[in-house]
Amino acid sequence: MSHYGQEKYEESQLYKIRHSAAHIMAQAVVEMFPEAKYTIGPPVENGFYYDFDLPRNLTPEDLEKIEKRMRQIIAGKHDFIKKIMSAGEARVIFKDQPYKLELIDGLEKGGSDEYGNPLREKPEISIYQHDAFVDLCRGPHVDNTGRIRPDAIKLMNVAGAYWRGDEHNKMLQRIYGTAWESAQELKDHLWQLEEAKKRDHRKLGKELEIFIFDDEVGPGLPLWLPNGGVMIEEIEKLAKEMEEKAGYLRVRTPNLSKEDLFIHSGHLPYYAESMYPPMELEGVKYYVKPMNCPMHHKIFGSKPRSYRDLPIRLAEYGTCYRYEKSGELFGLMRVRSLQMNDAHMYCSEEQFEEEFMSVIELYYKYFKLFGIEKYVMRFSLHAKEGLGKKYVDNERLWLKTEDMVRRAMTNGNVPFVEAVDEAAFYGPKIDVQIWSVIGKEFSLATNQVDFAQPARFDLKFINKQGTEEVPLCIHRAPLSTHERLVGFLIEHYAGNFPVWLAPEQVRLVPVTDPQNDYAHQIVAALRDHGIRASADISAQRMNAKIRSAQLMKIPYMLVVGENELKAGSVSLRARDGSQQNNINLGDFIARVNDRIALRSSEL
RNA sequence: GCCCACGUAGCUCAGUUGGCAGAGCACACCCUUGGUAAGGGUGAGGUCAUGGGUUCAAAUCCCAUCGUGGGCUCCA
Repeated sequence: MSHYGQEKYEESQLYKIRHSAAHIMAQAVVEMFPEAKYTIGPPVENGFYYDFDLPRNLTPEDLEKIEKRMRQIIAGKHDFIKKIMSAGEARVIFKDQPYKLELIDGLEKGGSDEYGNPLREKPEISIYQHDAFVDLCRGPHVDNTGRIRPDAIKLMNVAGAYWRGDEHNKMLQRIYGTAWESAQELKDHLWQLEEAKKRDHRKLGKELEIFIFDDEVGPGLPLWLPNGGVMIEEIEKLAKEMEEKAGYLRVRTPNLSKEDLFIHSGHLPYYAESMYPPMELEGVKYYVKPMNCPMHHKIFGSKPRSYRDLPIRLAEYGTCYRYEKSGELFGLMRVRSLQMNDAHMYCSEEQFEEEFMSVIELYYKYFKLFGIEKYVMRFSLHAKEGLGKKYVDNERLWLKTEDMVRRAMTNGNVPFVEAVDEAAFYGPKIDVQIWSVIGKEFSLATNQVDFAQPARFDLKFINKQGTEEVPLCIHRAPLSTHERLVGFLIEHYAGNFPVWLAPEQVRLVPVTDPQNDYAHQIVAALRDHGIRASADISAQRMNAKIRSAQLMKIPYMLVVGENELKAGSVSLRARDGSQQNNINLGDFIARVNDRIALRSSEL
């Protein structure tokens, strides 16, 4: 949800409109399929959905009919009427609705609300009726269906969804809809979706020749084209600069190891399903590594460490492989081969807060560099029920490290939200959600406390008192993976990368063929100054050359014709369309190098 | 992994009730030497994702597999 501060979404008119639209949609669906079993239908960001168990699959034509019927129901101006009742009364009303009966059981026991979310207090059971449709519902709703603008709703798509979000349960059909207070808002929303599509990293990634996927190579295994290769080099350069300044040490580790390592680390039992299966040679099993940490732990443990050496920060752009389930793959955002901006920081408890905050500071530097203005730090905690299952079974250390993180964040004035039952198996973590300039949410950076693995690997250092102590470990990846970061940057910048990141920085455009040699000389001069440039000597007219450079979103075009050749100058056309004719090449080089050195977003 | 949709030239797509596989862009060659977002012509380019099936005949209908997408689940 992007509703922070101001009015709470749950109390807004928009929420009521969407919630009510969900009921109206359910009425239309139930009318169409009298044998339909309906389940739940809450408002969500930008709209609402409702899940149904239907006798057949819905088609796009069905959606049109349902939408049409919804408009009729809206026009009927039916009042929403609330009735509070006992579980027994509710059971009579919903006697043919097994999902509702299950929800009533939950409400009666007091364990969960009508959406299955855990509740502290036992809720009252209520129904809402409008027209001939009755739903088990807590509300709130608009007072009558006429409050919804018929031209401000739209059904979007049908998707599968498990009953109660549990993959062991039945797959239901979910209809997503969007609803707004006015037709203009709906229009704006649809426009924004169109804009987002134009920026989609899968589309732009292909057009700008950044990466491809190939069926024969395999799903989730991107091939980085030369342009993508440049971007990755630049990102690594950036990360290494930042990390060197911050005292990180670079290490390199192999892409596979014996099974023993991952048994030792504790990863195998938790993640065997999402690791590539082992290969066996001479009776020994080897796994391709899904993460770098165990290898880094080995490096830390390779010699005795003193408190004077701490903190030790081991960094590596390690390539990892994870067998993400087929349906989870998504462009560059979710892949099976990934290269992480990884590092493990080993420190004493006293050093923890400072180390932890240094990672947050790093985030802020990157946010500033990339112009990220909206972000939320999600502080993921363990859940007591998961101890010994999802989480390492040591409640004392969970509470202790969670408290350390909370204190560090609070002392550092870092705003955060807490998310229970979302921690890593070895400790609490901070995940950073960021929003691109067009308001699309991405989960990129992460830093995680690890109190479990150092002990498992028997890592220690000699403290001031001369006794052995187990260090804490912080896993951190401020730039996420190359895959995810590049995907984000493509959408964030819509392919209009800042000069330092642009795969090709300057395109020479000779006006006619006699200037081809001159263009090549300038390319050579630019390359001498570390600027990525090429000359377009194709048999096209100048206008077409400019067009193709614009389409590739190259920051600078240098037009050279007879005039420039005679004067020994260049004419600049920037990506934004601005022009400066007959400028000195040296001045241009100085300008470009300045932008690059500062990683400026200016042209 | 699950539900649904989709897969035609390098790219973007058309292809009627089953009847000889199409366009634009890109590419090659030729003409054009043009001053800030597409000059003109010619040509080459296809196992219609893959494998089966139905049919006189399949891009088209059916089944399976692979891949992609919208979601669900999951993300060390």
